[in-house]
Amino acid sequence: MLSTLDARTAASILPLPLHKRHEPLRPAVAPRRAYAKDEEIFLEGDEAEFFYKVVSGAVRTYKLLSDGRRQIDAFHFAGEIFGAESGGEHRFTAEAIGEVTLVCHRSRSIGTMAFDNPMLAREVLASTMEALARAQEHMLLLGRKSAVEKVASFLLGLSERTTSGGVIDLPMARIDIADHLGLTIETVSRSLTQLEREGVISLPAHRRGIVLKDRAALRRLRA
Amino acid sequence: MLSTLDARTAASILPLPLHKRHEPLRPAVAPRRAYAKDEEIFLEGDEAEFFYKVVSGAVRTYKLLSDGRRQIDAFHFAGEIFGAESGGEHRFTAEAIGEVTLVCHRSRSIGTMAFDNPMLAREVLASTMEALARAQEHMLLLGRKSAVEKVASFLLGLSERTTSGGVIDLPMARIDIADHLGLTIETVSRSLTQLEREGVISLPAHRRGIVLKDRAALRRLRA
DNA sequence: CGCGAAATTGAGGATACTCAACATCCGTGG
DNA sequence: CCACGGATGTTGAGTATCCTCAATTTCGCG
Repeated sequence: MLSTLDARTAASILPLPLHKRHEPLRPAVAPRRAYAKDEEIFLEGDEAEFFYKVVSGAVRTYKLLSDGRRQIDAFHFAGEIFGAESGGEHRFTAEAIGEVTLVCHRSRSIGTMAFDNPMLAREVLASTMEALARAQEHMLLLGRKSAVEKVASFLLGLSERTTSGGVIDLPMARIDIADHLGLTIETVSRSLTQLEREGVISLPAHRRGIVLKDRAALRRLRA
Repeated sequence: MLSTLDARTAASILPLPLHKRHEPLRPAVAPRRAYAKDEEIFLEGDEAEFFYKVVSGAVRTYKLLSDGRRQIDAFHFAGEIFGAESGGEHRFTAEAIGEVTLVCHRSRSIGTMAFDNPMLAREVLASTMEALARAQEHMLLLGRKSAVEKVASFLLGLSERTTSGGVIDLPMARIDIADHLGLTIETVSRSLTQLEREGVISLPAHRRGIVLKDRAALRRLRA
C-alpha cells in the first residue's frame, strides 16, 4: 500500500514517456528485516551495501563530531527511503528509534536500476530530491530560527507528515529532538513548557504525546 | 572541459551497463546566459522552467523567513549544477554573486531525460546526491559548531573546492558568509580576526583574499 | 511501592547578537 | 593626484539567548 503510493508519487513527479509505461516490473522480492529499539542499522563510513525503505516504526540518521556532539539530520517514517548513497559508503549513521521494520535494497543496483527497475529508480531519485528539499528547509531552521520557532516548526512538520489529527505521538526522546534542532534537551523542554503556558499545545502526563491546540498560533510562531 | 570531467564523475558513480555505453549523445546545444552582479536568476516559488550549470563565476541560493532573516544553503561554482527540482517550482532563490555565465537546461526534461540523455540524467542525479551530502554536512555545522569552527570549516571547504593552493579569493561578501554559516557579519569578522591572531590565516589588505597559513591547525579547529 | 531513566525546573554563565563607532576600500570627480 | 562619499569591514560595549550544571519531579516498570 505504502509502496504503491510512493511509486505513484514518484511517477507523477517524473512522468514516464508513454512507450516505457508498460514494461514488466520484476517482482519486488526485496528482503525485510526487523530492528530492535536503538539498534544500529548502519554506521557512518560503512560500505553502502543496501539502502532502505521504512515499513513501520521510525529511524534517525545522524552525524557526530569527534568530541561527541551529534546532529540528527532527519527522522524517517513509514514509506520513506534512506541510505541511498552516490559514493561507496554511508555518510551518516542510522539507528532504529523504536521497533522498526525495513525493506532492504542492494545499492550497487542504483546505477543499473534505471534500466532494470525504472520505477524504483524514479522512487530513489524522487526521495533524494525530497530529502534535499527537507534538508534545505532544515538549514533555514538551524541557521536562523530561535528555540521556540524551531520547536514550533518541528511539531508542525511532524503533524503534517504523520497526518495525526492534532495529536502527535512522539516516537523519539527529547535528546533526539534536541540533536535534530541544534538545541539542548533543557531548551527543548523549556520551549515546550512555554508553548503550553501560551495555550498553543498541551502536554499529557506521559511525555510522548503532544496535542496541538492552536495550529494557527503555531504557524505564526514558526516564523 | 569541466563538463567532461563531471560527466566522467557521474559515470563512475553510476556505472552504465555495457550495452548502453555507446549510445550516441545528442549534441549539447543548451543555451548560455550571462548574469550581472547580484542579478536574480530565479526566485523561490518561480516555476522551475530551467535548471542550471555554472560555467564561470559563483551563485548563491537562499531562503528567507517572512521577517527577512536569510539562510544561504549553498554557493555554486564552475561545473556545478543547481536549480533542479522534483516539483513544479523552485524552492529557493538564486542570485549571481559576481559576473556569472550559466548553461540552462529545460527542467521539464528531467523526467524523460533518463531516456533521451542518460548522461545528463546521471549528472543531475549525481549532483543532487552531492548537494544532499553537502547539506547534511552543513546541518552538522549549523546545528553543532561554534563560530570559529564554522568559519574554519568554511575556509577549508572553499579551498578544497576551488583548489587554490592555500590562497582563497572570496567571491562573496561577509554578509553572504554570515548568512551561510548562521552567524552575523560581526561574528564572522571577529572569528577571522581571531584566526589571524592565532597565525592560522592571514588577511591581506583588500578584504576578499585569505591566505591559509596553517591548514593542519584549521583542520583541528574545524572540529 | 520503589527504583532508574527521562523530563522538567532553576540559577548562573558563556557565546554570539545588537547597536554603535570607527576604519578601510574603491570608484568618482574635482 | 588627491579629496570625497558610500559601501564594506572591523572593533568595542552591553545584552539576550541559549548552554551548563545541579536539583527535583515524573514516568515506566518491576
